[in-house]
Amino acid sequence: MPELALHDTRLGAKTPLVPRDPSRVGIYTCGPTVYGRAHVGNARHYVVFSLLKRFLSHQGYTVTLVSNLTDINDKIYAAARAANIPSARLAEEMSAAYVADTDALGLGRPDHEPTATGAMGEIIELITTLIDGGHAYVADGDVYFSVGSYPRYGELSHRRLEDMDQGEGGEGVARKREPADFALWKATKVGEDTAWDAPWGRGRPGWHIECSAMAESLLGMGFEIHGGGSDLIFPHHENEAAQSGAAHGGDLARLWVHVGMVRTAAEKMSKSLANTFLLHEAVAAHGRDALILYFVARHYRQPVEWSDALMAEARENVRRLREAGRRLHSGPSPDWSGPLRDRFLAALADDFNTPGALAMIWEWVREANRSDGPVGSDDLTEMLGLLGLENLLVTEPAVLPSAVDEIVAAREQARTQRDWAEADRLRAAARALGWEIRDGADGPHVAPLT
RNA sequence: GGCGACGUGGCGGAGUGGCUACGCAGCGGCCUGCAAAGCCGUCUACACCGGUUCGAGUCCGGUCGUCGCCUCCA
Repeated sequence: MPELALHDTRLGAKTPLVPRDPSRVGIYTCGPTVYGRAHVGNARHYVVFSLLKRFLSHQGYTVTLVSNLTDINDKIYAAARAANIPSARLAEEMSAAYVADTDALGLGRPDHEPTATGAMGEIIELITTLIDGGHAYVADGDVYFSVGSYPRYGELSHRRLEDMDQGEGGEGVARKREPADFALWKATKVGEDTAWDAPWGRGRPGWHIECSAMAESLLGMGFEIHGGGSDLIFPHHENEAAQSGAAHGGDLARLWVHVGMVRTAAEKMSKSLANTFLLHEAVAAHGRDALILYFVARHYRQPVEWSDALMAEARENVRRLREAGRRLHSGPSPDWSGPLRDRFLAALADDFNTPGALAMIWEWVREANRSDGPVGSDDLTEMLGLLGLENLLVTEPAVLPSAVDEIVAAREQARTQRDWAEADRLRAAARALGWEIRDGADGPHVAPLT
């Protein structure tokens, strides 16, 4: 398998991917809590890991991508109460909406999309293991993870317990032995309409334990890549790593990969800040092509600003790629393409540098555009496919409405008579119908306006 | 306060100790009846101050600024 490195949060450095089984890669990423529609920030995470899977598959790995949905959570209870519906129903509706919204990105689905409710047996089993091992304790029906029992706590997020603001508020403080201890299980409370039976009492799992349980059961300990948004590094991923590490020894995952935040007005986009731009709105406003290009045009770890100006630029780039696609024919690409393809793949292998890879596509397009005859599109199709944009080259044969056909014919008539005013008028008429007439040496070409 | 990351040309955005990133926008040109598309050329950069080096956006130290996390959050 080719060399491939990703930036690992724990080591703070680019780190080679060394799978347990040389031919297989397991990826677990933390998906959304389903109490509202997915926003653009959720979409970035989805796009990055979907495309990472594509690239790894392209490199010959058999990839299993797991992306969970958190369907038990305080926010869900609160939102359901506000909507006056059962929390389970809200979670189901929002899960379906999430699937529909991300389906619109056309990048396929993860191999598994587990939920907390679907993993209750594994969760209870893991908590039991932690209690038995002395890493967790029961307190009034709650179960807490004992951070002090796990010396490696803080290793992932590079923080020491004594450095942290310990705060004082928050539920469960009175029952915790140490302020940094966190809930594995929460005893059921009034206002919560779902609960499960467990050896230590009826209740529901804490946030972090579900991911440990699902990742372990679907991918096993020490799987290759654990991902998520950079806002999950602490406490979520730190706690996951601690739970699994304490229960079984060793590491939950080899590489921890974190995606930068989408921001608006230099502030993180998030549901709790109420500054979100919803994914389905973004797709409707700009198209999935522009949205994906917008994401791959920046490195996944960098924060990115969400703005109309940047989306307009992305749309222009989409237009340029489509335009280039019209000049190509399917078939092997010329000799000059090989080195560009190599550099494209090398960029992706180097910490999944999609903007570096995209630069190779632009060079490819320029080279193709300056070529005399039609150029074979195979390599470009392959490269765009790795960025989720292969559809840009699928130019459905333009079927001209007869009205446009007539306009073109009439305009040629006018042009032969050098009636430029009439010719311009007819071109404007075609444009009004959504078609652009471009005069070439070999006669007029008609292209749909994008 | 602690931890992590970042500061590149009008905008977006990669990268490497010495050689044009790339894209958008602008400007000039080619092509065109005029356009459009495309191509060619062009403008301009590496926050600030020191240090290492033959040579530093690229390494080291400091200053200033920005963001994320430390509480639910992709």
